[in-house]
Amino acid sequence: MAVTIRDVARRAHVSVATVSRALTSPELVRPETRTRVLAAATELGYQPNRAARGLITGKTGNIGIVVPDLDNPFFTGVLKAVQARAMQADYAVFVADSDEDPVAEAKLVHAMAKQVDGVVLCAPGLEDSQVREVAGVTSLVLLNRRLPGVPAALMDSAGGMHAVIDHLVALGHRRIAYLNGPRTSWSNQERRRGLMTAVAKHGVDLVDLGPFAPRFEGGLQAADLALAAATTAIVAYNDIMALGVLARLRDRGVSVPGDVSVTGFDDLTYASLCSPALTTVAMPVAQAGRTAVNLLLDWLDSDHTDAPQIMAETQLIVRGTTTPPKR
Amino acid sequence: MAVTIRDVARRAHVSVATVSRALTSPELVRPETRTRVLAAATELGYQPNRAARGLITGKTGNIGIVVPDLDNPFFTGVLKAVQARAMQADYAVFVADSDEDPVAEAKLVHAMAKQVDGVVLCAPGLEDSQVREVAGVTSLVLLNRRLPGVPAALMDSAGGMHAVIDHLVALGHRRIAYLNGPRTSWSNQERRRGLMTAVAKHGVDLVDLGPFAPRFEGGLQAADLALAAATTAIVAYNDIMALGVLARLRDRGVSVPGDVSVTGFDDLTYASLCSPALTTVAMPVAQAGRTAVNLLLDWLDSDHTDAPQIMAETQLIVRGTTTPPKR
DNA sequence: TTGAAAGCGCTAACAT
DNA sequence: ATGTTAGCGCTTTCAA
Repeated sequence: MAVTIRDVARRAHVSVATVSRALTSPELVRPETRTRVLAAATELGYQPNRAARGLITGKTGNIGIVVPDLDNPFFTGVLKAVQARAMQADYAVFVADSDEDPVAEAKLVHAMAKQVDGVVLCAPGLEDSQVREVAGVTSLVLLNRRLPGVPAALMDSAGGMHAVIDHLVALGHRRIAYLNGPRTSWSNQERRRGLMTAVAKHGVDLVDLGPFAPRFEGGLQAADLALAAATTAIVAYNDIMALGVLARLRDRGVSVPGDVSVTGFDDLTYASLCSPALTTVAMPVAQAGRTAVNLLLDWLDSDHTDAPQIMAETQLIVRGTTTPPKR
Repeated sequence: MAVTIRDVARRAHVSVATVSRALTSPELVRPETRTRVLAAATELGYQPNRAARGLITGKTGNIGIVVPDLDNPFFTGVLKAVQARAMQADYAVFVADSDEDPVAEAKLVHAMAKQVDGVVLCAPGLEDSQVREVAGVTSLVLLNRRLPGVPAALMDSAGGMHAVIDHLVALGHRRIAYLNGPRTSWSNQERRRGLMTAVAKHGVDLVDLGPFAPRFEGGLQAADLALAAATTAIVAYNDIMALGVLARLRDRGVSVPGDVSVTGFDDLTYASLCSPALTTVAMPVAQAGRTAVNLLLDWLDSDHTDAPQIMAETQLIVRGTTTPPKR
């Protein structure tokens, strides 16, 4: 077995209680004693057993994160930031992948509950009521989902989509197609909301297509429909769909941005690597991830009266797939 | 506080020991009693406290995984499989990101050690001796790294690279450039090993360039050098570099695959989405991830006499960037 | 400022 | 087949 607090106590010629105090409440022990204890601890390579500590303090020093898909760079971006911020705060992180299954999401949170102080639930597909239920079993912070009473780290996709339309309109586009992602997803609803506001403001024509699968194939399928609608610009739900659109357009001999402008959403790595490079909206995944952890940590020692929802700004990245329409 | 084993015991009119047995060793308790206990447990929504259990059994029911970069789809692919397989076996998983820092790798494993039954260490940058040291603190399984005495899940990159050369030679290429990744990385060494074997076998000319940064920019830089060397094919260390090569070649008006063939390695999503689609080698990340967990679980109840190293096969994916050379 | 002792939730002897 | 009891490693009263 590993080295325990008792080994340290023996070596430092003090009681286990003193060792414990030296480690967790330094002010309660004489500096001299403290140094002796610390020395003994490092000499033995002592690492407190967090499970044992948690048993008594009721805090585990762990947080959990549940994501819909670990193959999606959007969520791993969040994960990376969550893990980094958590480590900084001396928390370890559990991950779980729900595989886009709402039922699994709830199950996973339940399973984690006993081992963590709280969990970050990313873009859940759960109904509001189920999210509430889950928020009852452990401290919850939502990412990209809004629910009164539950803290949330949000990204302003509506604003990003608004910027996309502003951009296209400024270029002179007057008839624009939007390729919807999954109707029920919060992301699509938000993006659509920003779109609608902007479209109404500018008084331009919107051709609302879909929903399509938020994948390359969805883009392939959508491209032909958008073309048939004779719009000068195509706004895709996300980058992957946009890449599908680009591919199909190329196959049909339609030039981008010559004949039609195309935009994506997310700013995945390869949006900048394809040619022409894709005009898109960058999501502040890292910032949102950090914020989520901060919210969780704050929530843990708050009286739970107000649940903040913090919005991180998106950013329009103008690249090569948008120009003024031909006239 | 949550519901404990005592609450269940009281409700089922038995002792805590019986509850414990009913849950963990059903055969030791009368079926009738067992049902009563189980009923009480579900009614109360009882979930055993794993930390408390671990304190006495010495097993945590957790495993850890340490990766160099959570933004790299290669590692998140592994992670996804690891988490899926672990969950299946009723293990929860801790993740940590070392940010490509060998020192951090070692630290992270140490930090996790107390909370896990073992850890999967992915493609560590650590020296052999340091990996050994780390293997002493907890049960370790290596991914894409070979070290006698330590179980490992490997991917046959050497074989994959060999297949690349076979393919190019079959097309008629006789003078090939290899763009090295980081010299010290196990991956580059393995890929290079396969390359050398194949090159020697076929007796073709190899122009060995680099090392380059395994990024898009590295590819941009490498492209000009490869062109100057007048080879008919360019074999990149990985897909991202290959995409950089493609971009630079296009800028210089060099046609792919017309003027020169290009191959990547890894089969990232966008390798199939760019145009022409990239000929590359698919890494069996999911399989290796599952294998790593299996090895770890086996290792935990083995006598540690033999440490298996299991190799998963890579696969050459022929797409649009390779054709016979111009003559 | 320090030590002795109780106990967190659970399992594993040891009894019965 | 079931109950009693002693810890697992740690923190936290309570006393000294």
